[in-house]
Amino acid sequence: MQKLTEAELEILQILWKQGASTVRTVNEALNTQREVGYTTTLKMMQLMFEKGLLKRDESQRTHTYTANISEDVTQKNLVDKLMQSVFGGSAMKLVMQALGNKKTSQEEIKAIRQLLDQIEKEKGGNQ
Amino acid sequence: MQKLTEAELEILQILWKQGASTVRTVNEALNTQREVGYTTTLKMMQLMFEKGLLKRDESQRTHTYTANISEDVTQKNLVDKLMQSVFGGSAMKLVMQALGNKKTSQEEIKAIRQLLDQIEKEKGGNQ
DNA sequence: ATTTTTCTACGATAATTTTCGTAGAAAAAT
DNA sequence: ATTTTTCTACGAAAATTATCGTAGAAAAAT
Repeated sequence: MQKLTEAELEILQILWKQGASTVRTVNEALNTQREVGYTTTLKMMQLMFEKGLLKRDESQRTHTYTANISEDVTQKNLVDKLMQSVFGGSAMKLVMQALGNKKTSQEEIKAIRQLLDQIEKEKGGNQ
Repeated sequence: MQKLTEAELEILQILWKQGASTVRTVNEALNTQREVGYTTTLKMMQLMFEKGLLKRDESQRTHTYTANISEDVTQKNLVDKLMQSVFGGSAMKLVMQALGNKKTSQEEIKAIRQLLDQIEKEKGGNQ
């Protein structure tokens, strides 16, 4: 998997959330976070299209873009990368940091417990 | 907290592991991963010193550097940043991705369970 | 005593990423 | 029918990161 820049990730995020979007709407979404010129967003999305990160529908004059990589897979890659580079590959250390000082709700904790159950059940807790 | 570049993180990692080090040893450690010229590493470390990321002992001709930010805090910041930017602030989603397809050992799972117990006990599972 | 190696400092270049201005066509508004 | 707005394409500039060459001093080796 190619490595994503920060700006690319921002745009992907918007597309994952909004689904198929024009440059205009993506740019507007971006501008709720920070100020970006329209052609900047346009150029970014064109580059991302060329890189294969986005799909593009050119049937209309106003093109429509969609993410061409899945949110799930990307999330997983980013987590894995962080786990590797910062936590020496240990999922536990990462999880403990994530939960450590964080406001995690009762329900979230419950969900994580269930996930742990499931992992143990399915895999018998391999190494 | 200032944002770290990839190269900066690599160097910090080495310093956290090795403790106080010279440019030479850091460069050697780097070169086990990829090829980097000595003066490249030197320059990087000088810049990091100026940014306040590293401490420097100049009492000897061969300077000695140490990380000036803690591993823990940095890890936490990186996790939080990923959690914010990629998981909409949800620790659970991040954790689930981290554990999801990962080979997590019996012991690690146990440790995480204990952590969950502790969180619930201490905070009463706040939100 | 000389030569060779090792070190820092400095400046500059290279590579990557982000930003935007301009041009020209199409569509919309007047 | 003109003017104004809205698009894309393109190229280039700006900003950020990473890389390295060279010089000169200090230390080590010969």
